[in-house]
Amino acid sequence: MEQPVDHRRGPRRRGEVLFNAIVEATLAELAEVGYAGLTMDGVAQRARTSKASLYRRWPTRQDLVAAAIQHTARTTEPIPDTGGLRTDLLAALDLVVQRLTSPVGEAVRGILTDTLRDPELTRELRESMVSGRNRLLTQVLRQAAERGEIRAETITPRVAAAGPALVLHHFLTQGPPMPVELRAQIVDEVLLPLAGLPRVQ
Amino acid sequence: MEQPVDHRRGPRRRGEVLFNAIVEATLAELAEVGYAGLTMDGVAQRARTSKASLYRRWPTRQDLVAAAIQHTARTTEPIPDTGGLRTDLLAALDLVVQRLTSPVGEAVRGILTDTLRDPELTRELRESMVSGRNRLLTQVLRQAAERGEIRAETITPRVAAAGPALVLHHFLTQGPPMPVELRAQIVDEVLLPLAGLPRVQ
Amino acid sequence: MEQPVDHRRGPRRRGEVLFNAIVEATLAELAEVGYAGLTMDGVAQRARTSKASLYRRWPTRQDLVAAAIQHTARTTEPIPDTGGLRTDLLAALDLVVQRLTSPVGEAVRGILTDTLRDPELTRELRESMVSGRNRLLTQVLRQAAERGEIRAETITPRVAAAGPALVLHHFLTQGPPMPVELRAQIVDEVLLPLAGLPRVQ
Amino acid sequence: MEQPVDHRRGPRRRGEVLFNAIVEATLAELAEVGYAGLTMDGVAQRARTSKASLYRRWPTRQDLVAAAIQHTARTTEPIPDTGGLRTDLLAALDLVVQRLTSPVGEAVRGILTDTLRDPELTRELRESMVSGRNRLLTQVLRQAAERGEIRAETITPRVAAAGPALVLHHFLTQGPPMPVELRAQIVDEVLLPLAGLPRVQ
DNA sequence: CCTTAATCGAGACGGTACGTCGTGTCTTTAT
DNA sequence: ATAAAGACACGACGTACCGTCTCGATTAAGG
Repeated sequence: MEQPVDHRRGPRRRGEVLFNAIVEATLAELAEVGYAGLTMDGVAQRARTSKASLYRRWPTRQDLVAAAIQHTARTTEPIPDTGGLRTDLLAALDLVVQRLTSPVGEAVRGILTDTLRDPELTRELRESMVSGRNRLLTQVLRQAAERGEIRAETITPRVAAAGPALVLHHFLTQGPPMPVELRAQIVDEVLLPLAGLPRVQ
Repeated sequence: MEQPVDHRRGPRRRGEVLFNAIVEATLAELAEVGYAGLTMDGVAQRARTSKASLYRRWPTRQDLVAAAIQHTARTTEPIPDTGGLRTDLLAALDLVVQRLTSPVGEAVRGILTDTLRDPELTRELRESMVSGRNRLLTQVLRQAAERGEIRAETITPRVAAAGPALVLHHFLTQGPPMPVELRAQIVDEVLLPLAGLPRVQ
Repeated sequence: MEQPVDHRRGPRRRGEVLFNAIVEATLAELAEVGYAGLTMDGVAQRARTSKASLYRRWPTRQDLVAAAIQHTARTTEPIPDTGGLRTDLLAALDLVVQRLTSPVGEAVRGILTDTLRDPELTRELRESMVSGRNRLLTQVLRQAAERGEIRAETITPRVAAAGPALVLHHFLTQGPPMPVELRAQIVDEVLLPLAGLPRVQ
Repeated sequence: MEQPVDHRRGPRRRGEVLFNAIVEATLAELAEVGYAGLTMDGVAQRARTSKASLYRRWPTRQDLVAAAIQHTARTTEPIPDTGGLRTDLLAALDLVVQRLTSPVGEAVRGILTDTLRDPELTRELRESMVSGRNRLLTQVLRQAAERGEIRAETITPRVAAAGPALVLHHFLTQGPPMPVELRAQIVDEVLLPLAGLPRVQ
């Protein structure tokens, strides 16, 4: 793809530059071979660095992938505000779907199981994965409450988590792609009723 | 655990006997080292058989684990029937939690990511994992409809899937153990409202 | 050099065949990159086998090289018998020089230092390196005694070792090649006088 | 051993002071882990300096060890002069043995093989290793010639080299320690006869 | 005395080899 | 024919060391 540059002599990448190069190589590997096929060797080779530089930053493969996930999580998506709760929810779920369909999604799905034995890492990842989605959904519901569409008491963490949880559940059990009508079903049969609105058929 | 019997000479197992021995060894390994730590070598050694005998039956590690999962799925749990929907739902979710906490749960969680790239295996596993739970929840809801507690129209596949999906979601993002009050929250804040019943505070 | 044959499937070498292939690859590597440049990876690659197959037989690099040395030591050279002690000694030293100049010599010189910390291996190697040469020299001297050239009492282990020791000493301190006149000097100035014969100028 | 002094800030060594610190650290490492276990990292760490400071002075590990050897070679031992050739020779060989038993000996034995591919370094080392010993033996023999014990014609470079060569040969093939009776055998069976004296039994 | 250049210390970097482990295939021997 | 055992070829693991580099700190020397 690129000409082989020997970074041993000459401009040697360090610090943040190298960090970013590795993270991007990780995402590229995830897209190409998936989470299960990801190897430290492969990432190092693609990033034109050494395994030592990887292990100096991340003790395990999971930590590396977690860093890649968090790296992409920085770019905060704008909260959907279409003027109606239903379309807002559809747009919000679409953001979740898009994220799960990207290389990051591959990583998210892959790491969910590997890390369960490491509570520390689990908690760390939850922050960048779950809470972001929860904030998204909660905000959408609050906008609807301010508009008078729903009552504020219906907004609970459990309700906010339901939408993304169902989307993730579909991805884990059925895999991509996610049919569009399914997204509508989740909104109409679950989320809107939970918000206290009459069901749409 | 058992006395070491050299199956090279003497009573050599084959057919179903050997099949079961391997499956049970797989479950034992899952309980001991988890899905990530499971190896074909380890299973073969624990089952006192050879890797060839494993690969003759299951081409991949995932197939082996899938077989172990399906093996335990045979024992059909009785549908909870306590006389009320709320307690039925709590009991049903408890069954799901129990399953996820067992060695099988370790396998289920582990295999979810590995298999996404193999649609064939994904579909196969879905049958033994998801549909079982869906049938459980759907049955509980039907009992309530027959009792007149809820209206039959509220029962949709999406609603039936919501409970187990939220439980699984918690396991994947928070890990065990599952607090009991969380189960109650799922029932009271999500499932009962979805069934058309007023929320319990 | 040769077409890459994937030995994973197809005729897979085992036992003695594989053993010999590895030993010969080791000698080839010694000839090409020397003892210091010898790597297990390199040998495995040249022999088209795996590192595991190497380590299964020889726990250390030294053991592998030792095996290569001993493998070539099997071919017993005939004892020189030219009819005169002086020419016999010259021929005997020539054999020593030839051995030290060959790939085996590279190995012998290289392993001498690495193994000193392992008394077990040291003793083992001594047998195939030193004793062979001692036997050679002792035999040559005995032939001379039988011919009446020298007295039998002059033959001691110390005297028999002197010749090869001086040759090795030159190799270690000066390196190859070994000038022919030097061999003559060793014979005329050291070995013959030690055997009780008048010095030749 | 010593209190950890951070030389980054505070009294920073350079020039000869640093040179000596590194050489001494090299000798200490040789004594502790041997030549094979010697690493540039280890020496730098022990000397509390950086690898760059090492490589600025010595391009290779061999050069570093060679410098350490030569550093200790400065202290010229007095030539033995006991009044008799035999005791002088025993004392001279004892000096050789002592040198080979010290950390320097470990270095000498180790470097003999590594450097054979670098003729330049080989020649350089020969000066500090071999010629010193040769001068020692030659001087002892000359003293005996002046005393009338032996004839001057028997003194040749080859004869002078024989003693140390046999001692080194034993160290390389048998390893330490060197039995005292062996030293006597070398003197009585080899060196004295070579000097033209009757053999001692 | 102050600047300036050289040197030092620490350690990151790209790379290679280490010795181990697991994979999936195969050969061998025994039932 | 199939079972048990394990050798085999391969590749990834995580570590150690190599020799090079960057960086800031600290000296010594000259103006």
